[in-house]
Amino acid sequence: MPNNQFKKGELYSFITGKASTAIARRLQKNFKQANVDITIEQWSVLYHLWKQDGLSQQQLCEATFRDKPSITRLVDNLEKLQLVKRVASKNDRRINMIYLTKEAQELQEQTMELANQTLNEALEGVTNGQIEIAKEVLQQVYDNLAQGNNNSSSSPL
Amino acid sequence: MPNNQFKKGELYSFITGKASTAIARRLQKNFKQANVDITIEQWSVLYHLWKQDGLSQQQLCEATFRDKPSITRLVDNLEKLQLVKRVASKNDRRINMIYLTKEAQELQEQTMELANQTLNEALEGVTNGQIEIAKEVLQQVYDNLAQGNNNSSSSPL
DNA sequence: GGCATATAGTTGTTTAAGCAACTATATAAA
DNA sequence: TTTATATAGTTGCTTAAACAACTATATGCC
Repeated sequence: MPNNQFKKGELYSFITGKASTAIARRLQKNFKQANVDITIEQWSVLYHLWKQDGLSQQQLCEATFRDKPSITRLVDNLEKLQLVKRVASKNDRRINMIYLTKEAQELQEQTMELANQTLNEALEGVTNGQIEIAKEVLQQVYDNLAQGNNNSSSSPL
Repeated sequence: MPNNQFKKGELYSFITGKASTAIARRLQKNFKQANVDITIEQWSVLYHLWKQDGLSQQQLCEATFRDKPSITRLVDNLEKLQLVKRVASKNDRRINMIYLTKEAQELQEQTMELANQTLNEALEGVTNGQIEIAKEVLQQVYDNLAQGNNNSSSSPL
């Protein structure tokens, strides 16, 4: 038990996530200024498809730490915007493979640039060493809590 | 410019806020198990009223980093649950002062205990030194981005 | 083959975020 | 006092999160 004596009230920001909210808002604002008309949540799905196109909705759930209904509706909205298309898997007809459209592929460079710019604004005055430690802490928190957290109504445990 | 050469892609979690999402989900789960039937967002409003009762909605906006419509609706829902009441200010009739009810006062001890327990689960294996640095980073990020971010449609800058 | 169970995805409902537009009150300027 | 402006809060609308309940397909076992 290395740390059950920290000042608990001060850690409130870990729960409210003010910093990540602020980053998300700023990124949304930067998208808007650049006339990129997608939400941060939609962008986060595209982000994983840019890394690897043709993921199933289930894989997108795991990648984006969202549950299945959330991904269903994000994919619904991305389809309406003609940024992705669902393709039923030949091998397993339960599975929808999600593919980027040409329009979505063209968004990658611009929006990644905006994301990097946003992170630079956010991390102004923070050293690389501090960033490394913050990342480790956030990863540890995530690992500590990420058991059976995804996928509403599926995992029985 | 101390840090424009970090590995940008890896910082994705700063935007998505996986860790704070995970903490919020776990706290909600812990509330549910203890039969505490409020949302984390409602709790975050009560949290500030426990520190100081009788805040205006505007003060709650600033304290919780939410915009005015969000606080209007959270207070609406807290009023429906009979946890707070709106009292018009005598000096300035534009202002609603928000006061805790007896029921809400009785929730403080139990839910703060659940919040501390949740933070202990989340921070298992993280040292106090690491926590301090992570807090500094998150605070700096917040400070870097928190200009005119609150209060939709009011602040012109 | 037939049945139980697991997996992939969808739909319904409630709560909340974010933004624009709005009302009402207060303050400052003329 | 009238007018302009700022502040406090509300309402409408769209998007999304969380959870439960559901459908459809696949897999394993008999």
